[in-house]
Amino acid sequence: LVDASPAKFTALRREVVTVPARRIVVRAGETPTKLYSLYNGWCFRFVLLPDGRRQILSILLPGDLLATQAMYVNPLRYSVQSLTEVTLCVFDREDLLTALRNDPQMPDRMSARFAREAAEADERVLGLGQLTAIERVARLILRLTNKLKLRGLLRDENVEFPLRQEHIADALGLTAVHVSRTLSMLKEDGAIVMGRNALTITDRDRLVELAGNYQAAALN
Amino acid sequence: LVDASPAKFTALRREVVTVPARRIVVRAGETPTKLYSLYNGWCFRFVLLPDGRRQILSILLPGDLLATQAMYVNPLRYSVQSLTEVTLCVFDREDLLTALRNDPQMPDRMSARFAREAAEADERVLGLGQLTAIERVARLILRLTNKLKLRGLLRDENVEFPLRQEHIADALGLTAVHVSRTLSMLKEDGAIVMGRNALTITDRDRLVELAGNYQAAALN
DNA sequence: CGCGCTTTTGACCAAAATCAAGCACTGTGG
DNA sequence: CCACAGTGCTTGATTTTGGTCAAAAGCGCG
Repeated sequence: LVDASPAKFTALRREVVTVPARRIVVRAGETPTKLYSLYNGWCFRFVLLPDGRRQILSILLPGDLLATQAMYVNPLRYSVQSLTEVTLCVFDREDLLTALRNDPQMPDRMSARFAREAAEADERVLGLGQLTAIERVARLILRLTNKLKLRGLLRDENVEFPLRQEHIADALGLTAVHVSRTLSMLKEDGAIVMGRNALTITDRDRLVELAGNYQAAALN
Repeated sequence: LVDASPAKFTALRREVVTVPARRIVVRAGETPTKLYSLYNGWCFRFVLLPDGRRQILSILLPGDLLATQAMYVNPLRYSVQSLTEVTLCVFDREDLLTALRNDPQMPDRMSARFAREAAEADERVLGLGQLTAIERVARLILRLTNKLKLRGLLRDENVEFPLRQEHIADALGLTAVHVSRTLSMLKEDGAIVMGRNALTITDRDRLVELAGNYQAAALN
């Protein structure tokens, strides 16, 4: 949204805020009057089951809207938490809805954004329903790096990577232990190298192969 | 869409067609110029992996649009197949887009529809990522019957149910064999009774309990 | 140095997949 | 009216993938 029409949105922007890592930015059950776009840093969107199980619905990267759903579905059905320190652009929900009604270009843009999000959700359903652990992990890495590349946030094959293995596990429907084993395989295969908060893809072709040769279409 | 503003859409409707069971209605990779809404019968939306694995992304019931994505994402990334004989209302993609631009109420409506679909996709991700086989099957049954009830297509607890166990399996990321065993448990528990093309919920509370007491919010 | 947090590793377990056989229903043709 | 073909369902034996539990090892940081 921000990148789609910077000028218009800058005009609507109310403020820019900074939030530390590991904070809940938006909480499920609320009916927020503010909307946020992620300007800098990483977040994730998740739901909790009553028994404590957590499903991460998506990883949010700079340029993403934090809670698109808040525009139309209330109360909000998921929470959003920061992974790193993040900077957010704050918008007023009513301002955005008004702009949506008055600007003839907005409906298409908004619908296109929703359609893209739905397509991404379909991708995730496919992954969780049909893919093995290695395929899921390999694809997650490919998806994230592809997206960063498209947004010009990736110089070489080396990324800042703030996800803990527990996040990967909760995003992919696996356990942290099994993610550890799976990542070890990717490392032994020479496909990736991981540092504390960094990831390097050393053999992209191999990674694509391990992802089942199913490259998610770019969509962006 | 159809039910949301019948009059407007009836005006846009180009024709009504009937398609037999087990036909592919829309094929992934195409860029359809027609859009369909499901007037009668059941369909499902799915993707195939190169190696033959199939993920059913959603089950479509009367009132659903067949391929919302076709409005904005091209080429289409999933296929749609009929489960029963279906009757479809046919719309011209350009007509709809024009209506969307000219009718001030349409953008909100369309965005709301997308948002709802995205929320449903999130539900599916949650289910595939965190739930056990019994929970998934129980929830699928609850979701479908709830939706039918909301649309006034369900008299008692007895539904026409055209899904084969293989469909359930491919929708839930299980195998048909395991779905068979899981359904047997539900039957032995006295929660449901299944006939050839019919399903009866005999103990809804028990079913909700088996679904992990996590009732998907209605969303409709 | 030592305290948290995260990752790794190992031994063991469980849920679901796989393989394979047999059964039941339905619809068709003799 | 019955044989039988096709499709889908059930069941059992076995294997696999990933989960669980628990301990130990790394690592960043005060």
